[in-house]
Amino acid sequence: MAQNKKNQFDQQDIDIALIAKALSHPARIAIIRALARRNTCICGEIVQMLPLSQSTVSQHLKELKDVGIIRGSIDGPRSCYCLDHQRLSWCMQKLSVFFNESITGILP
Amino acid sequence: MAQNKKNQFDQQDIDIALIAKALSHPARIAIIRALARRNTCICGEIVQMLPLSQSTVSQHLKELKDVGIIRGSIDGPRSCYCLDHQRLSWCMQKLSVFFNESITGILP
DNA sequence: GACGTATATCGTAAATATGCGATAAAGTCA
DNA sequence: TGACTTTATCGCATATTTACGATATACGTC
Repeated sequence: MAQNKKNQFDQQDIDIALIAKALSHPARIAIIRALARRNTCICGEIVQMLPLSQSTVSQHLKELKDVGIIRGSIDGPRSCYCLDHQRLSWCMQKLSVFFNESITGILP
Repeated sequence: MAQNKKNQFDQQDIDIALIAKALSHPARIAIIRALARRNTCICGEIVQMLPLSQSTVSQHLKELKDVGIIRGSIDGPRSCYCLDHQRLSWCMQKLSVFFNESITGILP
C-alpha cells in the first residue's frame, strides 16, 4: 500500500506539481527571496538568516538546485548560490499558463 | 527532532508555501484541470478520471477545499465540486508577485 | 603536513503525506 | 421500511519530508 502513483498522471500535471513542490516549504521561499535581494550570490549567510541548522539548510538548497531554480558554484572554501533567472521565468510561465487555463476554462 | 519549524518564518513565505503545497501533487492538478474543463461541477466522475481509489480522491478534494481553491456542495446523494475562480485568481496573484519580485530583484 | 573553516552527506528520529479498504452517513427509489 | 448509491471519514500501512548531529570532504592558512 501507499505505493507511489504519481507517475501515472499526465506529464504536464507531474511537471506543475514538481515546481509547486519545490516551493512548498517556507524555508525554500525565504531562500529564493534572499538570493533575489542580492543579485550577488550568498553562501552560508543563508544559514544565519534561517531558523534551521546548517545541514537542514543544505538539504533545502539541494532541493532547489535539483529543480534548477538555483545554481551553486564553489568559491574557495565556501560555495555560493544564485538564482537561475531563466529557469525561474520558465517555472512562472508554466504556473501562469496553468492558472490562466484553469480560470478561463480554455484548456488545450 | 523533526519538530515543525514552519511557523517560524515570515507569514508571507508561509502563505506562498501553503498555496504551492496544495498544488504539489499531480492528482490535485488533474482535479483542478478537470473542474476547469466543465464549468459545471463534477462529483464522483473525478474518481473515474484518476488512477486512485474513491477514498484517496476524497482526501485530495478535501485538501483543495481547505485552501479554498474548490468548493463543494451537496446535490442529492452526490456532492459536486467547482472551482472558486476568485480564490484561484488570488493564488495566481500571490505566486506571480513572488516570482516577479524574485526575477526582477525588486523586493519590498 | 597540521589545523581551522565551510559545506555536503550520512544516519537516524519524528512528522507528515499518500493510499487503500472498511465503515459510517445521507440520500434515492422501489 | 429496506435495498441501493454516493461520498466522507476512520484506521492502518507505507513512503516521503523535515530536521538534526556527526562525520566526511575540500579548501585555505600557518
